Amino acid sequence: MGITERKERQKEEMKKTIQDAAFAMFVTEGYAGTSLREIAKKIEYSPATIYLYYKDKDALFYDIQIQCFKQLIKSYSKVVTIKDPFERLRQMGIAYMKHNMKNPQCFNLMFLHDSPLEGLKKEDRMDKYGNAIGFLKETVIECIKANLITETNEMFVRFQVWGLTHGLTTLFVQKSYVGMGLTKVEAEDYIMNCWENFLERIKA
Amino acid sequence: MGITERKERQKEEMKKTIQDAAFAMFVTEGYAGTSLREIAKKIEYSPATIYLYYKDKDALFYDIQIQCFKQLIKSYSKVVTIKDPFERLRQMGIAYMKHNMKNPQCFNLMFLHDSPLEGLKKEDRMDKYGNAIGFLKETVIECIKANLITETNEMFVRFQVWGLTHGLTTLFVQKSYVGMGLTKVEAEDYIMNCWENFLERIKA
DNA sequence: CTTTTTTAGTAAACAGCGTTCAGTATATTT
DNA sequence: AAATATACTGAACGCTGTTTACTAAAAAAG
Repeated sequence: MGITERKERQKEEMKKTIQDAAFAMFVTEGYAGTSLREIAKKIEYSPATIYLYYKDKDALFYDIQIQCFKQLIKSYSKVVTIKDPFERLRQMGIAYMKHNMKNPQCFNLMFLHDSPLEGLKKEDRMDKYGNAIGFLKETVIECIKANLITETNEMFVRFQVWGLTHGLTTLFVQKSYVGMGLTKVEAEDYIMNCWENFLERIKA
Repeated sequence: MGITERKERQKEEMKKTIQDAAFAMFVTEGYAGTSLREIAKKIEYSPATIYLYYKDKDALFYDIQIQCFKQLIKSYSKVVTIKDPFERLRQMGIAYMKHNMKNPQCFNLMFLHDSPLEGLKKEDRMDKYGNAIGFLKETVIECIKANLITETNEMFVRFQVWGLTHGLTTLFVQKSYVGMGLTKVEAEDYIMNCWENFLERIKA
């Protein structure tokens, strides 16, 4: 049936239209600063129309969050092919931090927002759309098996890697470096060096 | 004048009443989930009354945030007296993480919320009400001068200390450990060990 | 080709929100 | 006792997310 196919395509397009408008608005204005009425006005539809495609505002926001996660995970894609697990670990950290520092608004949307996240935890989402967590685990295990790092507790390394990269990114995104009297460029430099330094110290 | 004094006292009490109700509500329901009308109902006053004490909702929220910062800084108070700078650094990290893990809602209020923070940055606030940032800086410098740590770049250590402790706390508060198949207690244990391990590695 | 049914979209309303302001009753000062 | 200052409020304004009854158009059926 060609008609039903076309209808489905149109429905997809409409959803995409809403997504694009919502993404732009959420990213620049935040969750609270974005109203469905404004989104509707932007795409020249009635506010009620959005409810034909999304259950409520949170469902729409949730969808945009997933877009952000997908973008982040895409930055990982270049890294997964690296053979040497230690180098792969290094590049994972770089990819994570660089991407988030280049897209601070997305970072805020993904992690710094306390919207009522129905059911799924944020990290589960990240895993669902790219298995990023499992990927980190495997990489760390490979590093340990190949005797590339001194620490042998996998979970332990993972906590440190995740905590440090996420924490450093948070400090950058929240512009904490300003209080330290640093410029944006200097801060980014320090942060990347912190990561390198950490790696040097766990290196076998 | 005894009357004006009493009036001031009453004004303070009223403000305290609003603060207490607001604190309870913000902490449990978050920023968006808290309405001035509900706060007003709770303290049995008209919503308009709140505006006699606070410019707007953000000003009230800002005040509650400061309360949270003060509480956090209070946890530091026991630590400042420690003579050995390295041990002080250790206890600072422990104090920071333990306090925030015990008060996850406050942590969310302080750091995980993107309210329009007028003017002051959050870290400036933390510094304003206890000079916590300057305190960290001094401690690190002391460690370096006394040759207690291997790294000699102060800013560098500060980034790592701050990034790691803040990042680890974030992971805990956002319950990321669940996706790792860990219990709350296990996660807390891992996190504290991460911190100890980090210290061991920078130790001279 | 006409009639019926499904679909996509909307206008209007509801309840709740932050916020403002004219008005009131009480307390203080004159 | 009268005038003034204070503390508070009821009602309104414009905004929000969301629901519902309705409409016009498209598709299916006769």
